[in-house]
This record gives sequence, structure tokens and C-alpha cells, in this order.
Amino acid sequence: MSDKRDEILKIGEDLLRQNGYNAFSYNDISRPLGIKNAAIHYYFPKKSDLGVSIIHRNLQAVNDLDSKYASSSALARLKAFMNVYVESYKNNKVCLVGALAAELYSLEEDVQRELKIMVKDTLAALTNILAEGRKNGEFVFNETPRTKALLIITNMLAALQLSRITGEDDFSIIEKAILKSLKG
Amino acid sequence: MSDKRDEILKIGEDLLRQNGYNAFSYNDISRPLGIKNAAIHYYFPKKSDLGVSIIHRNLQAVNDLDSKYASSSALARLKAFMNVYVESYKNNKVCLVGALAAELYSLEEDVQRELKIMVKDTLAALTNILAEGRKNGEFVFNETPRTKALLIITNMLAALQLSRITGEDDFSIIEKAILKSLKG
DNA sequence: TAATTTACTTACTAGTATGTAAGTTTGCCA
DNA sequence: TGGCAAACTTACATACTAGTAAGTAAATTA
Repeated sequence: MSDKRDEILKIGEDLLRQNGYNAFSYNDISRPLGIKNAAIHYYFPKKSDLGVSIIHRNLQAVNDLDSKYASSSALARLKAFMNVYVESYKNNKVCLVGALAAELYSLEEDVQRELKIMVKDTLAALTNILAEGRKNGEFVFNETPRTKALLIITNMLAALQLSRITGEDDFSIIEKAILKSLKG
Repeated sequence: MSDKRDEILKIGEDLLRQNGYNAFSYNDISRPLGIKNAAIHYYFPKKSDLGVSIIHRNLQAVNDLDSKYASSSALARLKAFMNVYVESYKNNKVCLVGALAAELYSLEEDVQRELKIMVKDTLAALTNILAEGRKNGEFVFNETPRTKALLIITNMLAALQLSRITGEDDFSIIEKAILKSLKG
């Protein structure tokens, strides 16, 4: 995989998560790289190809994280999971799913399809962490693991969106409340 | 306030909440109304004027709801509040805040400003309902009222975004979990 | 060394977006 | 009945946008 292809993906993802999918153009990517917009089409013929690749890269990151921490405690795995959102928060970005979900019906079909896969995988990963954590006594909660995962993911996803607006440190408040809610 | 102005606002809001702010044009609004795109500019010279008005209309709706149920129980008020999201869910739309938050930095300054006001007001309204509900024994929760409000709003906001993707009835699962979490 | 591939650039098409300016129709009001 | 304002339309300017086609220099491979 070439350097430039990776740089394009990185800049594209940044723009997508800062401004939205329909708010960035190939020129916005090519300009900081000092190349022409047609060069982006060389790597990603259509914008949807870029969109799909950005999601794919994130999906791999989720899976890599999952296997890297496979033998760690459920709490460590949860914190690694949540850290993805913490990093986003520090950089004033929303998460990929949150960025794309709002514009869902304006997205090309292949992008929608890849997004669905990512959501399914992410939700499954968190459900798994929660289920194991409860089994070994690390976590306490009343909902089913999948329901609790839904609650946590929605909290984190929207916390990123909201705290950009309120300007307060609402993200951290929510983050702490989630961790507290898992203690008996 | 003219009929047409209201129709424009309604169609604009629908498009905004289905596809996103940067995904609809004045033509998308004028076509179903059988008028020309320049006619929309007559009512809303700039797109940001339309954006601001759409938010303003929603803000009023939140406040109207607030005063309409002023003398009702906290649970009834909470249910009225949550019903706004339930209606959105039925129509496959995200909420206004969720739609705009994702594209925040691509929005014109006046739209960003109005959005901030709406978020502040909405959060204050829910915080109030929760605080009163706890005071009179209707609700039980450990967090501060504002934190609990943040948790509930993020749950609802992102539930709308996520359930469009998963295709499951995850919205209803989350809705029930929220209500249950307020019982002692 | 010749042929081919990679990684682009140049130049362009076609379509769409926001927005403006000037003109037209319709109905009301003095 | 004359004038004026509301609610448009017509026509246009400007600026992007995604995407394509053809060409090119440099590196790689046969």
C-alpha cells in the first residue's frame, strides 16, 4: 500500500469526521498534498470508493484492537474501546459512524453497506466485552449485554456530537458516568 | 406567516433530517412545491436563513411542549419529551440536533449559533423534568439531573442514527431501557 | 534495451449549487 | 381606477463538483 494512498485516506477521514461526507471534495484532499484532484481519482476512482476504504480501515482498526487486547481484563478492553472515542474528543472529531449515520440516505449504496458491517462488528465487539466482564464479575448491570452495549455506544457516539456544540466537558462527564454504571 | 413559507420549512426540515444539511438544495425543495428555486430565495435569501428558521421552529416546539405539559407529572412530561424522538424513529429521520451536529464545522456561523441555543434549551428542559421527578419521588437515579439528562439525550439522539443502520428495533430497546433505569 | 506499468498532470465535460437582478402577474387599498 | 406591494418567474453569474480522457516522465520488468 503506497504512502500517498494512506495520506489520502487519512486526510479524507479527518475531513469526513470534522465536516461530514458531503462537505469535502477531492480538491480539499489534493491541495494539502500538493497534487491535483485527478490524482485522487487515480487511487479512488469514485468518492464512494474512498468512503468505503475509509470505513474499511476503521473496521480493521477495531478488529486489531480486539485481538491485541484479547487476553486482557474486560475493564482494560472496555477502556481500550472507549479510548477510540476519547481520542476523537481531543481532536474535536465525531466518530466515523456518527459522521456517516446522519447523512445515511445521501450516501452511495456501497458506502451504506460497508457502514452497516462496521456498526454490526463494533456492536458485537462491545457486547462481547460486556458479556465476559459480567461473567467474571468485573461488571454489574441489569440489561442484556447487547442492550448495555447499545446504551454505551449511543452515549459515546452522541457525546462526541453534543460536546462539540455545548463547548463544555460533557464528554468526560458521560465517560465517567458509563464506567460508574458498570460498578456494582 | 404564509402557507408557502411553512411548507418550505417543512420540506427543508424533512430533507435535512433524512439526508443532511449539505445533501439538499433549494431545487429539492422547490420541485415538489411546483415553484422555481429562486422562489425559495424570496423567503429565505440564503440557505443559512433557512437553516436558522428550521432550528428556530423546532426550538419553539420544544418550549411549547414544555408549557403545555407544565402541570403534568414528571413521567408524563418525560414521555412527551421522548415522544418527539419516537415520532422521528417512525419516519426514519434523525433528530435535528443529531443531523446538524455531525456536519457542525461545515455549517454557517449563524446556523451554528442557533443550534447551540437549541441544545442548551433542550438539555435544560430535560434536566428540569428529571430534577422535579426525583424531588417528588417519581424517578430514582444516582447521577446529577444534568448528567442523567445528558445520558438520556445521547441515548435517544444516537439511537435514531444507529437504528437506521442496524435495521433492528434498537430504538425501542433503548427507549425501554431508559424508562426502566429511572425506576427504583 | 525495449516494453510496460506507476503515478501522476493537463485539459476538459457536464452537471449542480448558491445567489442575484430584473421583470411579470395578481390582488388589494386609497 | 391608479398605484403599490406580495409572490413569484426568467435569466443569468459565478463557482464548485465528480468524473474522464489523453498524455508524460520515471521507475520497473522482460
